[in-house]
Amino acid sequence: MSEQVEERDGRPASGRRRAGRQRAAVQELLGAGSSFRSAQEIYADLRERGNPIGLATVYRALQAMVEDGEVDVLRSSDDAEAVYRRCSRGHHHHLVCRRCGRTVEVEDQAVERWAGAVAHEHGFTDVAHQVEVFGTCAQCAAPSS
Amino acid sequence: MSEQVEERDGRPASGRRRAGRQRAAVQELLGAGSSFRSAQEIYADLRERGNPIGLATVYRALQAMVEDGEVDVLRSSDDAEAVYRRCSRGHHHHLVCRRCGRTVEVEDQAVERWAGAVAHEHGFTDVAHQVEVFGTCAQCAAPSS
DNA sequence: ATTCTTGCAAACCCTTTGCAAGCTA
DNA sequence: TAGCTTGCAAAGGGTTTGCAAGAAT
Repeated sequence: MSEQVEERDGRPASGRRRAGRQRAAVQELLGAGSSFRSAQEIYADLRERGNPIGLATVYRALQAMVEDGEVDVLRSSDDAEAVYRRCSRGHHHHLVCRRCGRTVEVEDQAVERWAGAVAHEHGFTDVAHQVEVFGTCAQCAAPSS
Repeated sequence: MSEQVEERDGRPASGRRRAGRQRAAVQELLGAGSSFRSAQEIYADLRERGNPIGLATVYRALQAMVEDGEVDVLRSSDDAEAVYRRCSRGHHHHLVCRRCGRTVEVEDQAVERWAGAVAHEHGFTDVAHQVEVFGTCAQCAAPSS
């Protein structure tokens, strides 16, 4: 369980994998909204829309997309399932509405510096960090929805 | 993890639940180090030390401790199992060594302000955030030793 | 035809729960 | 004895994998 990360071959961003109609469906569905979606939800969603996809395919598509950096994975602490969201490449953080799930990508050097400073202060190097900000968006906070 | 701490104690930390020798064992083991431990690891650890605890008991103990706010749970994105760590109450973040797992609790108003500002900027209210900083600690980074 | 993708179902893993037995007060 | 804790085994739920069938090149 405490094993170190296995080295995996660098994967050419895209063009290596044949697109596949079903994977495309997953991509499209994720691209549609900007909020979280669990694999199970995506599976159900696609089926309802008349696209009889297999659950395994959904997982495989998501897995591939994560590897390619197309989507982010997040595991809530209280929920058993992982949620995925479309996501631009590069380093950034998210501001998500805890009510409707809408997500805003945030990019700010301030946090980066902060993380670096804190780490350095304690003698840590090779710093990385993970930040998620939650809140209630203006729309959801509106008294009369 | 998020800062929306369930205020107020109200919980006679030790008057409600009868301690139980096994739960005590889990508490002690978690208290020993300041790094992550998965339930499975704790289970294996205790057994190796000659304490034939049951897996279910480990989970129940951890569950109770989480409820009492004695420990934090964290689910890594790439790992299937949740990890637990002893943790002081109140809002703070962690700086953890990706090599040895050592954890330093960090408390800094800067991030809090940053999170608030970013959220406000986008019309979000009732803000909470979750931050984890990873790095390699000085000891682990040392060339020889 | 070859290679990659898809689906189904079984396999896996972590976690939770039912229930009988063991302690503690 | 009453009430809580512990263990084992079985159940649950999400995710992954084996393998045969279906597309695309």
